[in-house]
Amino acid sequence: MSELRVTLGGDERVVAAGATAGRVLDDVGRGGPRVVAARVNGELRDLEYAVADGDEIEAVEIDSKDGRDILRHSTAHVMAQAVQDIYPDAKLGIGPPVENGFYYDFDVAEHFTPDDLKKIERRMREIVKQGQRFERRVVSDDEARAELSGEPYKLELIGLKGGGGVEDEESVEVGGAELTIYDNIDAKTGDLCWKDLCRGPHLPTTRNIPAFKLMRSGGAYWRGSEKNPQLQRIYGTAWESRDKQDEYLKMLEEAEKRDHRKLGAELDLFSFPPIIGSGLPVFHPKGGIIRRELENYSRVRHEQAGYSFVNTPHITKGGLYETSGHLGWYRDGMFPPMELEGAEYYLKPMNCPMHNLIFDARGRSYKELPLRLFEFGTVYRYEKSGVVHGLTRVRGLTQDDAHIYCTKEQMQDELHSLLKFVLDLLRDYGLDDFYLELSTRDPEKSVGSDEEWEEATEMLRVAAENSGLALVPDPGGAAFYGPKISVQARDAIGRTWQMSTIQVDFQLPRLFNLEYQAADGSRQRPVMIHRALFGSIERFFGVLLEHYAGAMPPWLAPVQVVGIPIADEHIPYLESVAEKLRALGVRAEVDTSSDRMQKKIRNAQKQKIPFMLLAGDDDVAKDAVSFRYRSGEQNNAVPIDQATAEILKAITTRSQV
RNA sequence: GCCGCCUUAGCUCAGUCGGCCAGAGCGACGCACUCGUAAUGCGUAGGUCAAGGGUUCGAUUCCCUUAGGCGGCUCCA
Repeated sequence: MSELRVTLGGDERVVAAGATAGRVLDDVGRGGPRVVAARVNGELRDLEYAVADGDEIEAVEIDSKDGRDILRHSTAHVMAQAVQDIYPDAKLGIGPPVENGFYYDFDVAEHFTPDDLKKIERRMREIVKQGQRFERRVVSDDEARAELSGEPYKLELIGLKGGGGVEDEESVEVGGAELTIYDNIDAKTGDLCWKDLCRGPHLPTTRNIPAFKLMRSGGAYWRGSEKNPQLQRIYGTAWESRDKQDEYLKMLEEAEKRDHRKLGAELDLFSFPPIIGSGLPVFHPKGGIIRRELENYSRVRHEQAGYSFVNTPHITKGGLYETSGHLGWYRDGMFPPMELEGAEYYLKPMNCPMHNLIFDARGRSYKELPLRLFEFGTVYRYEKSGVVHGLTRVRGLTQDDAHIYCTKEQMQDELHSLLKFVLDLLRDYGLDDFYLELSTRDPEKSVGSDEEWEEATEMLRVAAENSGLALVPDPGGAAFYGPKISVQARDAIGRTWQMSTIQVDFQLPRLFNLEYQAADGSRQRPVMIHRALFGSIERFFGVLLEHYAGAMPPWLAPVQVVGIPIADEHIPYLESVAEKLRALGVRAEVDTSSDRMQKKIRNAQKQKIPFMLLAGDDDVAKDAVSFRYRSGEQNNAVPIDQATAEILKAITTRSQV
């Protein structure tokens, strides 16, 4: 006897065979989660897909990753239909789901304005209300070409089918084994309202879209290449419920509030004077304190971990980067050279070649390895004008850069302890939610032999797996000289940032002809590991600011304690308290302005100062202070000794996890 | 770099469909107030309306160029 097995929400049930997945799932899932598609024998299908006895059917629920993709992709179709209703001349690009939403590209004469988006959104709501059915239809190449003859971009995609070179985003249209077209059918009249080349699957009807919103528009190159014409892209978001969407929109609002560019100005930390130039920040005194604390702690930890500190110049003759190969690969990313005494001098875009010269300054023994050279190295990169962004993408930056020279035998251990060191240190700065990415070779942009790459990649993989963290592959993402692991951290509101990178390099030691003398007297080539924890201090600074929404942990806060007198007569008392705290290394100030006490509290809150110490007659009489924390909590009349101990403890505690 | 949008006081923003002295709030400064947990009151200063060029009797307003910013794309050693 044959049977049909259906899984839904982890439960497996055996049911009588039905004609379509849709009907079977409807029986199983009645009253339960909303099922939007089926996975039949592991393959995503529309609900209508016919199933056979013996098939395994897994319900795809709307709040799953696949479910949301289907919802969003369906919403993208609705948007494209709306756009073509309003702009009949618009040609379709592609319209895949993306994280948190979807987009669709259009070739249109005019650019979309915010008002246009509103118009399109209104039309979309009509289509949703209409409840058009998504109907799948298999077509031959020729049929597809005939039906989509007015869509040049779709025709190009049809031509790519089977020929390879189809990108991820494009595969939602032509990634299946056969070409399919989805028709949107008016449920009442049966009229064809719209159609699109698409792999599917889709929601049963447009009415199954619970919540969506168009977000913004912008230019985007066709098929992601700057050599191609630009299309107009519209981004939208779509969710399985109104609540989920509101939650997402609220997160975006929160992200905007904690934008480091905004906080940098509000908290007087740094600025970008236009007269200096794009992407070149200056740090103000308060930003300088945070930066110094970040660096100081890093320095101490690196010293403990056996790093040697070096310093190298900011400019160099071009020969250095010819030797390293960087001039060949990245000339466009470097500031143009200046001519001096018949030589071309470049601003330093990276530190590694200079560190190699330090390694090579004298004969090296195997006894010195691993040799770990560390530098807060300031480098200059000529980032394209359109990519400069706050502190996270600048043209002048300081890397916490180190290069580790070791033997091949030492490398695995070194990678293992290095990764642990990196993660421990990131945790001390308050980040604790990580995963790793393993970037592997791009054959067109790399040097070195297959064996070397494989060996290096394998060692990184082992080190990554030993960490116990999730490992995500990033094929082709490596630098030209070797594979890398990058540590991705999730911040307080769930966004991920690329933090540290660890790269293995067999190439530069060869290009610089680096050698050490082994125990047997032979000359051997060391392996090189590049690693930066902060990446750039500027970027790390920005990420931490956003992570903490400006409320830096006490050890990093520019002002740790502010004294707030109830009345002016209490200023001398608080000054003496602050003086004692300063003597103990606390960054303490007293607000002696003519503002009222309430206003001083407001100001201190806005500056996100961790500890406000209030003092009035009661406190003075008891030789005490009253705490107000930036959370708003209070603790009144705390004896001075106790208050001091509490503050000292807080400012010496790193965010240990 | 490409597409689009933006730039008015230290900050956030009004305003001028091309026309007499360009406004507000916050901030800064001054004076008064001396106050118990997120904005005391009054007053003063502060702007070649991003820069340069053009159109015009007249430009902060319209056009062009440049710089800087924002949102995308591409890029990120």
